[in-house]
Amino acid sequence: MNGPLPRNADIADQLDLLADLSELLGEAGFRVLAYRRAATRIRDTPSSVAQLALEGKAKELSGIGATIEQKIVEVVEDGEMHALTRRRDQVPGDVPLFMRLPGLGPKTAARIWSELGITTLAELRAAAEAEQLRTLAGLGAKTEEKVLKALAEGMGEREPARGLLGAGLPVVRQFLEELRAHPAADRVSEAGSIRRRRETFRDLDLIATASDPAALTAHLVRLPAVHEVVAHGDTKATIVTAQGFRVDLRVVPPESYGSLLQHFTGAKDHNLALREDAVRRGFSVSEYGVTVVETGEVHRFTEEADLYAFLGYAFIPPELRENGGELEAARNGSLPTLVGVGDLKGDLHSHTTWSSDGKSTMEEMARAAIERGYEFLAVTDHSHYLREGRLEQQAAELAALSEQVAPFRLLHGIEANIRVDATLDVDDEALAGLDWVIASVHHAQDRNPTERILAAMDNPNVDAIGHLTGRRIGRRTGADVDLERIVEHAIETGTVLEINSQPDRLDLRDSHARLAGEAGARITVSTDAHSARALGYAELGIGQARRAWLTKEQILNSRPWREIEKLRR
DNA sequence: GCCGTTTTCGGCCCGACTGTTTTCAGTCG
Repeated sequence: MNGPLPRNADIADQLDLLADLSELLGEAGFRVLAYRRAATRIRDTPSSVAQLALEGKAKELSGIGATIEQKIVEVVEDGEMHALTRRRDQVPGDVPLFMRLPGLGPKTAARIWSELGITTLAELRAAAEAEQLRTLAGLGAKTEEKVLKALAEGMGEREPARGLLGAGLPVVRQFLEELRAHPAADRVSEAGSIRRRRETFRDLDLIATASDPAALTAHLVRLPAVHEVVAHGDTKATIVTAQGFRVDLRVVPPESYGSLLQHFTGAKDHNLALREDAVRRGFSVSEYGVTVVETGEVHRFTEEADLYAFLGYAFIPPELRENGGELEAARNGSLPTLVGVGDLKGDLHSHTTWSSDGKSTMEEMARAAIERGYEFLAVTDHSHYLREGRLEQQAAELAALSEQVAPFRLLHGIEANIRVDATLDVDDEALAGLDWVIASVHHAQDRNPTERILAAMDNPNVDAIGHLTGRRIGRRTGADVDLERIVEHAIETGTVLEINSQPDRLDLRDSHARLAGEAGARITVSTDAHSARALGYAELGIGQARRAWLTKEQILNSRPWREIEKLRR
């Protein structure tokens, strides 16, 4: 076997497909569940699972045993899992896609295939139009209608799109404000993946209690931001906004608010693990309360914290609820105190109009940073725009402005480019005179990214590596870097790794940042702001940092500049 | 398939909704 190892995402995709195919073939449900759990675990693992499997250490990941480890080795050595190859031969191409359509699960999809001989999405559409699906017992006109509607919208052919956290959060806040303003509203909260600050979302979940639930759902569907009402009942409503975001509101009884908020915040795997653990200890947990199995006694919780406490856990911040070890830590008292957006003392990555894509002047950026309560701001324009004396001109402007804004500290920095040959596009002499130097890969990110980044770290003038993988969420996967070597070298050289807070970057991603933090690397939460307003993206980066279990002490720019200066290499 | 403060065997979350049904299986979150 030559060439690069398969990516974790590729292995996870194969296991998910194996799960789908196994389900269609009617295999044991718990094996299917195991494949899916393993796929999730592999996606969330920061280091190369292929490498771990070759070393016989993938088994140490929970949810992965000897059998699945062997399947991963097969992917490395033979390019595909044998179990997957066999099932691919048995199930015609489009049949797994049937399951993406609403109302069609594995059982129904399998019957459409085996009893009607339908194997493509085109045939499925034709059969629905010809009213042939209803010849199957249990299927009727409604099902045909839903299938046709979904096919017309392109479901089945592509994965449903996910929105960016940075786009969804302001929308959620707007709805929260408008719902809270209604007289019937009591408590209103965000829930779901947006509350966990996951980088993308499928829909925006809201939970509320109300003196008059029906009045609150009626209020929601009449708000100006509502483009389409999908469902509207007395306690539940679903709407779609003009930008295409789906918003779900559930109004719940106040005595179970804590349980329900916990349930609808998820993640699914967190709730599953919580409930399995509860079953082992004689409790049955549902969204309405906790039942003591032996006595049948039901405990209800108005507060989430009380629910966790009853089950013997410290309160688990939503960002940690991904079944990534948080339950164990909450039981033995080792949960970290997570960094908060208020802990930041400044921003170490920003752009001004000195970069042609910068929207705000240096002064506007400085004023915005002061407005946020910051003590410092590093101006780190792109090296490309600072040639032929412009770096010196910028230094002069910065010095003059610094006097006006003192004691606020304006730092002169740069974002240098790591070239394909691993050299930087700014000479060392110029770099040495600056307060803060970021080195970033901007071009040809797939050509030796790891070696280029390691080489940049060897330059003593480099303080930090910007947006490590160069990914653009939903558009570009990002470089397949050797994270462990990079983190190790960052620690050896004292180079800082950045969590870039741009909504479509969030790079380091959560799992990468967690590994970096556990290893002891220094991390910044920086915005890479190209406008004064974009300094507010810090909350997205903080969300990512919290998902990575990071504390204030681990985030370099939670310290005053004089301390950071001393820690500089 | 995985996993273990009762277990290396025998478990594996819980409830609501939907469509098609005379009592529920399948789907969904």
